[in-house]
Amino acid sequence: MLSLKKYLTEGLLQFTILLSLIGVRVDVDTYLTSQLPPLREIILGPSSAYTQTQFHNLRNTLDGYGVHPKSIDLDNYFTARRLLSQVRALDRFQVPTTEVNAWLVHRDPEGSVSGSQPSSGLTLESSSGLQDVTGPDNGVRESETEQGFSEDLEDLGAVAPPVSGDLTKEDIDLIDILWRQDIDLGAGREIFDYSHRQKEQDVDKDLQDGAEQDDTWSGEGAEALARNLLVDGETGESFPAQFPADISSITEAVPSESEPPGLQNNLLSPLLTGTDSPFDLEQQWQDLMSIMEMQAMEVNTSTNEILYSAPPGDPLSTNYSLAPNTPINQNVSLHQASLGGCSQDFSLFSPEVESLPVASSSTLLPLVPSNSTSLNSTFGSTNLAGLFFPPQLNGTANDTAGPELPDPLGGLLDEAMLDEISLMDLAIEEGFNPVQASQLEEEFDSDSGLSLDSSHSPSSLSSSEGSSSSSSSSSSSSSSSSSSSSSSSSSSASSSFSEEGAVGYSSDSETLDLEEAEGAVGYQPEYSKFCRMSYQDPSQLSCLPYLEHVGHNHTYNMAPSALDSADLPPPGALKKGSKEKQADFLDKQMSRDEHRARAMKIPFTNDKIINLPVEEFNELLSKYQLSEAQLSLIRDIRRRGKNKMAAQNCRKRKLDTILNLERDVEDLQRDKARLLREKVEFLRSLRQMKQKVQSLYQEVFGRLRDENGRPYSPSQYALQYAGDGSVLLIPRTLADQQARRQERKPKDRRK
DNA sequence: TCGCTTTGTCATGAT
DNA sequence: AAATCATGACAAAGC
Repeated sequence: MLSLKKYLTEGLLQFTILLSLIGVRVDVDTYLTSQLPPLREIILGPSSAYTQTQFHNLRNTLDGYGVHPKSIDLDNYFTARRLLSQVRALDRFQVPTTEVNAWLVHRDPEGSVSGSQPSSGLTLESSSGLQDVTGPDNGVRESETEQGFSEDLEDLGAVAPPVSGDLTKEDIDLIDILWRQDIDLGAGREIFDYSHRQKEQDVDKDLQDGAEQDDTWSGEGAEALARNLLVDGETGESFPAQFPADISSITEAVPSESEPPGLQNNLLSPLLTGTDSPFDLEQQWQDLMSIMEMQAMEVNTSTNEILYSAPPGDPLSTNYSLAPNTPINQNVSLHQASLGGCSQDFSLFSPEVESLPVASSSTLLPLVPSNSTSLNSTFGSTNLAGLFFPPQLNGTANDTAGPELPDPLGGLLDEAMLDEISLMDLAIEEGFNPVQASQLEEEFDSDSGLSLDSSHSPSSLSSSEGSSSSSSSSSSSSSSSSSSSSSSSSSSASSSFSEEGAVGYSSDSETLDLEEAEGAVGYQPEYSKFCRMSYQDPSQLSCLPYLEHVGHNHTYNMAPSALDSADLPPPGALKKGSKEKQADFLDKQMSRDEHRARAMKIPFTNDKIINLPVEEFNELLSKYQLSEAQLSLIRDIRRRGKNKMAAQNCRKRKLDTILNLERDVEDLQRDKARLLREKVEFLRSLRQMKQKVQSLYQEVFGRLRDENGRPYSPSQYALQYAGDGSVLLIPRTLADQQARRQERKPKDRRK
């Protein structure tokens, strides 16, 4: 796999790119087995839904989909895998081997289009034109000569009305500015995105190569070359349009291909372009808007009229009569197509039917129900005619146009889009940036140990113990790191500690011994401030970890020695009067209880009083002959000391709780953003599939011939998916009826 | 001086 | 039951 990938990426890929540069499109994916990931993904990485997990580094992974070594996000990883599998599953119904894409053939030889297509003879068959066509989004607009055609292409993507080929650079810039403004206003329209598409074109071409190749119709692809597609700029619906391209060569090769363009439209989604980045909110928004517009316009009669309106010559009418002499297309297994009144039971691609003519046409094999299950699950028994051949088509054929057929996909998308709109709006309102979300994601993935790291506790413990500046025993080793934060904390921190050795809460025996020897009592209430100061600093949460474990060791107190070293003047400067000053400082530093203890001449430190276990504490008391007042004070000191620590712990817990809640909120926001991205991706995939189904429908329908070898009129017949995966050719009237039924069902359900 | 934050303390209830 | 812990409330201190 690795070798193959390497080969692909370094060999075929380069070759493909090279060919693309000279205008020749090669469908490399076609030569790859389905087991291999789409070339597009190999080259450009997985779809945007997965890129967030940093799968770009595919070469480092076994199968091309691995986990980024530096940001292992299993959740996203598996999510990405799941999504990938889902998307691929959805793709299965698509015809992997065939797709009629011959747009390049139609290109005006003059076409300066990106310098490609040196000659119309590209004939490199179907593959040649695929990419360009497939990428309506791609900005094929560059060439003026091609403009007429490029419009069509772009319209395919429901992108936007074609931009005038006469646009000057200023115009383009202006359009771009206006477009951006619209984007800012929430009116994402690709309409104005001229320059943008130009930029993306190259990339999109490559992407589409990979994406479309699965869909290309092998061999037969040339048929589509003769077709000219127009897509409504807003709806994204493709529609046939006559164009003057010279398709003689194609028609010769495939006589039946001279059919009207209307039947076989290349409906590749503009979204197929793999350039879409999950973080490209703008692009997503554009896609969203395009989908919305497409959905909205699918019901738009006027659009359909335009789409299917035919010139006086009525291509449609001629479409089905153009090839009277053309032999029945053997590729289409419509042996029963002559059944004008065929019921639903009639299945074009039912298993039994498949065994017959279908076998002869490899191009139709992909439609075999084996893959149709997924399609059925999505479309159900859908009247494809309603989907792809709006009633207006009938009008063009001078037939009475029936009521508009509901678009199951449209309905599906409608709901999804509504949700999406709301979600996107919400996301936008909240100013939530997917990029930021991903960043947060990384951050939180890495700082999960916020309150778990207790490694600091020991050091802080020792540091807090060394409260006495003069005492060389315990405080000398106080961490220097704490000095930086503590030195600047408070004025009180600058106070020096006298030899009396006021100590903070500590159970350290060493310190206790020292204190006992010196008769020093009390603790440093100010210590906690230092820790808190840094603790409050979001960027310095290092203090937090051991705060969790404050428990009985009170390590949150910063090392007083650190303060000493930072604030105390050089030893030599304190020679005279230093002791007095230190004594003053000490008095100030001592807590009330310490003062009381000293006043009462308590023979041991407050630290011991507070921190010793009950048994030891009682034992200690028993060693001394203490008065009631002393005992009472000692008990109060112990009580207050413990309560003090408890209060500190309580406050820390509160703060931790708040922080955790804050993190949870951010996590939820991150998940929300991720889900939004996924949804956008699914919608995008859905639109792609819809368009592909549409193209397939048109392809199949266009090949159908009755017993006389004549094509069926789309105004009279329609293809319909049956529940079992088969495809039926039924009269339009019947299809309309069924469409109405289906239209009612969802409504009933909602009720 | 006022407002805010931090900290210590008390009271109370829970463990 | 005593000791300890947790926490709300209050006030003092500091900024």
